[in-house]
Amino acid sequence: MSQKEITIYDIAEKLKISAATVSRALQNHPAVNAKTKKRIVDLASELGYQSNKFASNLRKQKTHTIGVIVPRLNSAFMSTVLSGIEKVANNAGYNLIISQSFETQEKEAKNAQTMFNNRVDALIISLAYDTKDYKHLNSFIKKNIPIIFFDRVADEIDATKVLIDNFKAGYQATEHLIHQGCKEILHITGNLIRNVYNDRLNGYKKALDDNGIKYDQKLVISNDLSEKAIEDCLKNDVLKRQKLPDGLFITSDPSAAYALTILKEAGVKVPEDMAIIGFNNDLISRVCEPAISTINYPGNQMGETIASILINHLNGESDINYMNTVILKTDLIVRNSSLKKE
Amino acid sequence: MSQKEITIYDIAEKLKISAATVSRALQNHPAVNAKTKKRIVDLASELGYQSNKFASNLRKQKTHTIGVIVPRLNSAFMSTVLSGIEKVANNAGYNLIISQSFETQEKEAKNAQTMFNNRVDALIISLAYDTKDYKHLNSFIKKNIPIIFFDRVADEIDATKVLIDNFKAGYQATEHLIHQGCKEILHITGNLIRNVYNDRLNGYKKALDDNGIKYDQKLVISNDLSEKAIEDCLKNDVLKRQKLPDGLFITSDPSAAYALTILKEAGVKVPEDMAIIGFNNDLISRVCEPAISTINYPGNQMGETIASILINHLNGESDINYMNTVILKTDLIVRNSSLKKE
DNA sequence: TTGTAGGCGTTATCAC
DNA sequence: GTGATAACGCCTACAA
Repeated sequence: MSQKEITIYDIAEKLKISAATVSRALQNHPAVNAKTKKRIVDLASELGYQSNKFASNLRKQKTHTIGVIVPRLNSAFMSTVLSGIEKVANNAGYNLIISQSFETQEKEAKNAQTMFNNRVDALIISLAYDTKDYKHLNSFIKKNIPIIFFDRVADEIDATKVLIDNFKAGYQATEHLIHQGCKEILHITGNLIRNVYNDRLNGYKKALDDNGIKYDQKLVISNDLSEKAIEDCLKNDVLKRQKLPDGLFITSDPSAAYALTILKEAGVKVPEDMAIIGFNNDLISRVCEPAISTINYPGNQMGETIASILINHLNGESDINYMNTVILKTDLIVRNSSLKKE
Repeated sequence: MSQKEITIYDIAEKLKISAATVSRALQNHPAVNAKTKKRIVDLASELGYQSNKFASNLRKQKTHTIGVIVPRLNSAFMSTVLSGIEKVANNAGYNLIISQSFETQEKEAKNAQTMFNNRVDALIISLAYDTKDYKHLNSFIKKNIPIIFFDRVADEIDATKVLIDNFKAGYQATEHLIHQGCKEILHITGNLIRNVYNDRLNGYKKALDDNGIKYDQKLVISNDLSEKAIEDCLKNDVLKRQKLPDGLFITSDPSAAYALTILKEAGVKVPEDMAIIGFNNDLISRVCEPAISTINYPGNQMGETIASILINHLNGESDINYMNTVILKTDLIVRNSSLKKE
């Protein structure tokens, strides 16, 4: 099958020196004669020598690998975050092992286990919809392997978290609709176990309250935000109601865009009949007609922030334990889907 | 810092047996007494034993890790493919190391090097825009490590490729516009070094030719398909031309959607003044107004196919060398952006 | 069924 | 500045 590997011993032998010296030369260890070093490096590249990370990791007890567990890979937001993480991590010489929980705790736990067995130097995680306890992270905590949560975080665990102020964002979005004259604002959101959705809901409630609008439970719909779920709740519920809500705050842009097409199909005028605001500021929200108002959520920057913090910590340049929570800035972006007034 | 690891030796010692037996028990080796095995497994989980993959990999010369290099993580298409790959690979017990080339050969080569040093069992790659030679893949080829190309493939290398029939798709898209009455079809596409764009262009040319339309080089624009590039070529070139093209075939849906908004802003009526067809069938093409016609390109299925082929090969259940090219099916999806006739 | 022993490729610690 | 040597944790002939 595969050819035999070239090792430092092969190089040592050909050069009649010891493997130790070869190893040192290849790592730029200062205590090695410049000439011997050159001979070693030259021969190594001539032979196509490739250091074996496993042996090295085994010996050094460090892997230069970071594990990442996300609910799903295929969302615009997630891939932007990952892109940011990868960029910074890669530049710092770290590898990324990425896996998906598919929104279940079971898979999340299994993946965490694998990451652990692979001795990742750190774990970056955004929780699945249905993760309720955190046993699967215990091995990391015990061994003092840093964990960073992002977006969907666990308040119960004392680890660094990178996220946005979901309460404030929810408040802003709702307040904006109210300022535009909405009195009955439908809120379609994800699983309320997760901080992101729960905090946004609380922001929504507070905004209503501050503006003298009574909270109505019927106006809050929680589902998995899939196209199917959106279609289902609109067609089989909302659109059949006697009185249509005059505003919609829906916590993801793809969902908002999809809802918009369904509403338009059903003859609902946006924003006149119903004003809409989404979440994330994906490209999709800009190209709809009308363009959808949203909350700008800087995924790329979030990814880069996560990776920077982590790598500074791993390199011993800062201690992650002093940085418990990083809140990134969000902005309200107003477009035509919510503009009832001038 | 970190606690000391629990190894098979710790377990062996406590149980007064040999590490070899522990090792065997933990791998479900048949030749081990059921009772001893139970004692071992129980103690292992009690102690929170975690096998050290490095030692194991080093010993077994197999990593159960697959390297993936993609141009960029943050596109709907790419994340769908990755999601498919991850799903299948993970279920088969393989890890994924993922990195981005950011469309440069330099970074691609560097990442390939890292993957190699990490002794990935296989490499999955979609080429960067500007990759012109394949030296950086030589070490894989020499060592007989399987490489699978997808989407943006290298014809020059004898490796398995998973892709669509870009020529046919380009032909179909163009033909459709012609059937709708377009006579001057603008084609905005990516770097023509890459098969995906070059093949689509050839399909475009052939469709023109078959329908008696003369190929006009001014109607083909090749850039990096970024928002900036799209905006630039439309505003500073196309929209300033004396005669506007009456059709647009643009090889990605996000670009198509973005182009649509720019054209609408400029007062161009779609499809009346200009019919548009995109590529990929991302959600974004459905939510625009008018909805954008496109070529359905099954990313998820592509990812799953890639991973299945690879894993069957790695498990020795089939030989990848007999499967040189896999072509996935695409479909023309007609929506309002290109419907000039009923 | 279990134990012994050697080695996977690298690096760190001593000596010299 | 260089070399010997002993780990790192696991796996697998081979022997018992």
